[in-house]
Amino acid sequence: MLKKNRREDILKAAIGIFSQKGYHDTRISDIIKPANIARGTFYLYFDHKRQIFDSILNTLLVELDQCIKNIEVGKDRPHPLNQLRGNLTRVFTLLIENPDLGRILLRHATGLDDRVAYTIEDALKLGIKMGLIRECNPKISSYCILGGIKEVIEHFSLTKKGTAEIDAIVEEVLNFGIHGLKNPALPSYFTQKNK
Amino acid sequence: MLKKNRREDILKAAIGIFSQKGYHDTRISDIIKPANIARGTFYLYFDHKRQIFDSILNTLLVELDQCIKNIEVGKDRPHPLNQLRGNLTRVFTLLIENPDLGRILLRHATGLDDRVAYTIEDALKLGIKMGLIRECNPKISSYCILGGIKEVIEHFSLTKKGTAEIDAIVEEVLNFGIHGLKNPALPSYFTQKNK
Amino acid sequence: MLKKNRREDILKAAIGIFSQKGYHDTRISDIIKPANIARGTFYLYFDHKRQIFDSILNTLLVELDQCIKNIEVGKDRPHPLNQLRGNLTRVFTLLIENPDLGRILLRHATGLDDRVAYTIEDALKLGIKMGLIRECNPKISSYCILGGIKEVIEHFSLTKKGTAEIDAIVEEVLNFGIHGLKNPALPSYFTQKNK
Amino acid sequence: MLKKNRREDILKAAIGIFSQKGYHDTRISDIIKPANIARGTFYLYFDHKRQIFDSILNTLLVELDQCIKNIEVGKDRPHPLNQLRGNLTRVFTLLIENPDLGRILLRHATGLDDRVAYTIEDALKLGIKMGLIRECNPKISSYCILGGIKEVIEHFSLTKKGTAEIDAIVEEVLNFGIHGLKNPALPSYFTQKNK
DNA sequence: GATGAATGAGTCTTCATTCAT
DNA sequence: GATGAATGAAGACTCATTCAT
Repeated sequence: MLKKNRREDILKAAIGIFSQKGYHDTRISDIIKPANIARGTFYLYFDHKRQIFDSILNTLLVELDQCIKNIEVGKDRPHPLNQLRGNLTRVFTLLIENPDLGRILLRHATGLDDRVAYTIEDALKLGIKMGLIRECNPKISSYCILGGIKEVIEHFSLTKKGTAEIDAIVEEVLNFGIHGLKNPALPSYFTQKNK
Repeated sequence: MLKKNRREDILKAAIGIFSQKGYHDTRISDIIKPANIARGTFYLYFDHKRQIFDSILNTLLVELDQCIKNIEVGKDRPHPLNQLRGNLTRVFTLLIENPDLGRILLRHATGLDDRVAYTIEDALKLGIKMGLIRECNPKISSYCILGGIKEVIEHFSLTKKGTAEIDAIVEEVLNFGIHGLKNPALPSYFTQKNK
Repeated sequence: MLKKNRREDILKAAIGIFSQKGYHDTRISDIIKPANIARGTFYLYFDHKRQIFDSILNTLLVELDQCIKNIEVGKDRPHPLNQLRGNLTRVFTLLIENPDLGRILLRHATGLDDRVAYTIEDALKLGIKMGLIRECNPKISSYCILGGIKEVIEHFSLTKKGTAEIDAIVEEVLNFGIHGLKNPALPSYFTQKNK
Repeated sequence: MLKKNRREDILKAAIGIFSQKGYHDTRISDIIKPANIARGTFYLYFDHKRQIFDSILNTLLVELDQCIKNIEVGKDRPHPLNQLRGNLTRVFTLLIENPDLGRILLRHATGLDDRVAYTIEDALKLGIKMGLIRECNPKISSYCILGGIKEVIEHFSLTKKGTAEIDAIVEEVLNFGIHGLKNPALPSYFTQKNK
């Protein structure tokens, strides 16, 4: 009907299939059938099978980018933890509410990992300098954080979640990253390495 | 010796290729060439392309299983933390020293995740009951742990590591999981949620 | 004026493309773009891709026909050689000055050859009967003549030529057909077949 | 049966089809059907549709080359005319006896023309210097010769010819090239240009 | 057991032609 | 008449798997 709609229809169909079957097992036929278009029409809007996939990925990355705001420190700014909480909530909401997108992003966005990890690492370094974060290896820690978040999304995006649930998940993840799992009532374990 | 070797040769070649190219982009030709066998010979040892891949995965899972020992609590047992440390070290060593295996495992072992996460979850529940671990959501936390470990392996298996390095990585990951990132000198942040 | 122009525009564009790319490598898109028309418009003026090509060929054949005048013998007629010279000059001029047309004609006008050769053959027979032409096999000779002319046009239509140049080429071709290449100072070679 | 045979079978089938339908209208199916092979088998022997075609063309050019021997002048050498006659006879025999090859060569060997014409031109220049050939424009004349030969082959390769017939054709072509068509009893026409 | 030539189902992509607006 | 989005038949090429030797 509307011109823009055709492209959107195809994209919508493609996202669904790609997220279920992955890139390789998705056939052009799998896309055009639910999109209700002819084979040739597909190639009117996309040059390659690869191109539509990359196009989807790109859109995702842009949306993801919009979820993440730089954490700024200042007296008129919310507490860094709350800024972080906001970022996490937005990302989780995007990916858990659009599980297809989430799966595609998590499984195929090679190269994205390192970029994100690097950003986290920088934040950690700043946190250490500011005394908010304990002395740690920021590189290794950044991969721990990123991995944890990815895994939680991967798992929890399988079933739809409401806002409250997402908030609870975010809170738990935050808590994990900040306090770890040790019972705070106990003394540090770490004198016992060689026993 | 001879018979067994053929199968091993093929497996070895396949592991290398699968880990580099992934399942889909690996051709039978890619496997038989470095394995120095004829095309038909491949099918004497494996029924399908899929089967050799699953076979590799299975071997990996067995090896992985052997790395992980149930954590037992008792006065004649090492501190649970040290048992955990041992498990982690063995897993990291296996996967970082065999990066090909590691990559295959991490990228393709769908379904493994949930199983492992479930094991972790159980351990967490026990830890909570024993007072070693703070009150937390054990399911979410287990995914945080698992994801963190996976991401660290994925990243650090790209370059060979020595024992000392592996130990350091393990220590950092442990520390992250146990203490989190908060500077212990600070009071808990978590009163400030709504600011 | 307008209506006719559309068709002419398309034809002009098509001639250029066909002569450069040949029939098979020419796409409808290649034609409609320089013709500044929509895809559907093309099919208002031509039924098929093949039809526009044939149409071009037909126009060419008509033009070619107009170049060639029957050679008439009579005391009030120019010498047959000059009539022939006139024909050749007109044909060469047409095709060398319109290299696109020339190329299309030479490469694709299957079936034209035999018709033209037949005309030449008839002329040769007449010439023999009149004593102007030596006893020869008129069929074979007609193909020699036709082929020579075609090859010369094919080659020399690659670069624009002026009237003087065309005249010179015509003269040389005529000379070749009439006198052959033998140095007239020599006796006939043809006693030496078996040496 | 024999290993070499498969490739030959495919080539033979391809030559037949290509010569009838030309490159573009020949489908892989057209080739594999008479060759009695499966679709995939074709690609075992040739990389592309284009490659088998080029391969055929190349073989042709080699065979053609073997037909043509440099004309050498010397008292212990046959008369140049007879050497020329030999070349022509061999070329005509090859192409007329293998009409499929002939058609492919004539229609598709772009670039061959100019090379051959150049060889002829050189021979003509030598002949002029030696006084065997009259003063003429050797470039234009070479195209006349080449074109004549091509056209005769094109036409006469449509029907099988015996040795005697080929000899007769060669003789007529030679005669045409050497003596032209003028009745030798007449004086030169070429004083009458402007009448 | 070993071989590797042969198979053919399956996939992407192209492009002449149509047709609703 | 004009448009250009839509169509789908058709073709080149791939590659896991088979099988005769």
